[in-house]
Amino acid sequence: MPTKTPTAEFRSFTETPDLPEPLPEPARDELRLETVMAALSDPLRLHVVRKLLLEAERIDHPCGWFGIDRPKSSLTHHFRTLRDAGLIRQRQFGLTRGNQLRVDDIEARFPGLLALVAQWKPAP
Amino acid sequence: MPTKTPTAEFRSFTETPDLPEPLPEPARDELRLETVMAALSDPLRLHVVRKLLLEAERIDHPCGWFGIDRPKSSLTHHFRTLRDAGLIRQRQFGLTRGNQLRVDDIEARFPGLLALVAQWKPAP
DNA sequence: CTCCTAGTACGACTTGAATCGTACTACGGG
DNA sequence: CCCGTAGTACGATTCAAGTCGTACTAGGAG
Repeated sequence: MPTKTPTAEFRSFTETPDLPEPLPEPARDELRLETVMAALSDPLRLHVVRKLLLEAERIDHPCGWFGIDRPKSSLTHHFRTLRDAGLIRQRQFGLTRGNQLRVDDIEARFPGLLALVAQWKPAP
Repeated sequence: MPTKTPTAEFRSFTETPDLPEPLPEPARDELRLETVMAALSDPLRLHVVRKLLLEAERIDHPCGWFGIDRPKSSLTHHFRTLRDAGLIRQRQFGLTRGNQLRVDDIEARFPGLLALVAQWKPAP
């Protein structure tokens, strides 16, 4: 019997209902500083991580929530880069894909890194 | 009358004698997080910054000091990338070029970043 | 003056990243 | 059952980065 997928689009992941499995991602101890740095060297991805950090309220958010004016295929690329680097976790909620920041893993491996992202401002 | 260049190869920059001017570099308030992240996304440069941070003892060091087995033209490229990002300061001491980490500037703009570099280990 | 040395300049090559259009897929509503 | 919607897959293009060889330059030693 297949897993029953939750229907709520903005389900809090603190409630831990029958959540779908995250898409493939590196484990906490596989995170590499150089890879994380590379992922954060792009303003678009910096914006995504910062928004998740400051406004996500521990809720999964789909790609559209970030308000980025780019083709969908470009967004797919950037979100995949973030997931491959281990910065975000992605879960398939029915049609939409929920994104959350891996705050605990990042803070455990790279303490203080997220504080730098929080104080970042995009170039003028 | 041209500036008299110091002769000592490993001159401490705390002594502040008649030091040559640093090569062109971004000012402290021009440092950009995305540029710094990009500079630190390469293992070779991470090694350089980490070595300057942990072993430099506030002394300028020439490129050869880092023990990197690469062609000279490759090293020129990487050290220039670090200088353009604002991570290192380079001064011409006669023939050799002294490299120092811009600890104060980095710590002022990105507090905690150097601690992440200090705990970094190269991939196995 | 001549040689040695630390580094640059330039150019070529290769690889990977970013960007995007188009076609496609799968869930859920009516 | 059909459609709208959120996103992927694939492929083309463009551009920057890393890598390196070779030639060159400038300071200091003898």
